[in-house]
Amino acid sequence: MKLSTRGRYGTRLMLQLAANYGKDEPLPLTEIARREEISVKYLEQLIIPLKAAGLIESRRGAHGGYVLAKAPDEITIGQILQILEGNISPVPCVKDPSFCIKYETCNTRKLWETMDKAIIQSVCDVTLKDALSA
Amino acid sequence: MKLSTRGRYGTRLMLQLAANYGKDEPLPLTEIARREEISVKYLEQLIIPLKAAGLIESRRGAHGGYVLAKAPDEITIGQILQILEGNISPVPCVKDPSFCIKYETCNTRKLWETMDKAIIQSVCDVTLKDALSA
DNA sequence: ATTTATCCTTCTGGTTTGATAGGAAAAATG
DNA sequence: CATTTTTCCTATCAAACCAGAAGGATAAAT
Repeated sequence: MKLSTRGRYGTRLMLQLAANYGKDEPLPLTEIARREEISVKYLEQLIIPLKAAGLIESRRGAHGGYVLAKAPDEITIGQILQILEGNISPVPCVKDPSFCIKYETCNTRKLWETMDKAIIQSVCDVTLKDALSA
Repeated sequence: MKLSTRGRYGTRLMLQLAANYGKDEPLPLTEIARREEISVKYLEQLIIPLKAAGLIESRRGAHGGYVLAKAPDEITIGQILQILEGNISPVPCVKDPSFCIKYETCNTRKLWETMDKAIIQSVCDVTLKDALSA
């Protein structure tokens, strides 16, 4: 039941971009890597899906870097985790009934659905802006 | 962010024992394995820590099996998961500050603590009795 | 004695995780 | 135009974890 480094580092990355939001200069990965003590090479991998999902925009070349594509209060931690971790449901069957042949009769499914909702709510209720000011 | 089969199968196992609670005969693993379509050999492994934690009692030999050591309303899903999955916190630092050198300054820790509380509450509020009648 | 169970330890193939490596393409600067 | 800075893209790899099988020892009932 652990979040991987993808979700954790990715959230830190996004918080750095949120803190830089509204400034003229985009924030390069070298700077984020320095502040967060994570290798540039690894951050490069994490930022690809975030950009593909439209949360981030990039500018190449010298003085390039990344900026948020939306305001910090329009991006939730849940979105970030979904992109980097995939489905964060504690059990696959909650989102994919075909995962388990006992789907109909399983006496634990309601349990996992309750758990799933609690998790989703705890991360989708929080935006980058909320997290910054906390 | 997935529960492993240990937690999922273990919960199903415990629900079978809960359904059998109060009856004269203990429930053997062969029967649980048949009902849940899980191998006896794997269930044997899962039941060891549950017994060690005092949630289950056993009777060896023919007509042996397992019974809950407490009433179904005295055992929570959270306890079961804790025993079988270990610490279910989404990130290690929530329970172990020494995990991360940036513990003090990390801007995401409060986030994970909120998430952790939501998860714990969602499983510790539910007893085996609750789950049975749901 | 035989059968039905729990109990105990070990092993292993497969997948996922957490990176590192090497270089190509693009934009700014001098 | 050459250099530097930066994003972009693909591949590779060791270590850890997961899911389960295997093989047998011990105990109790019949």
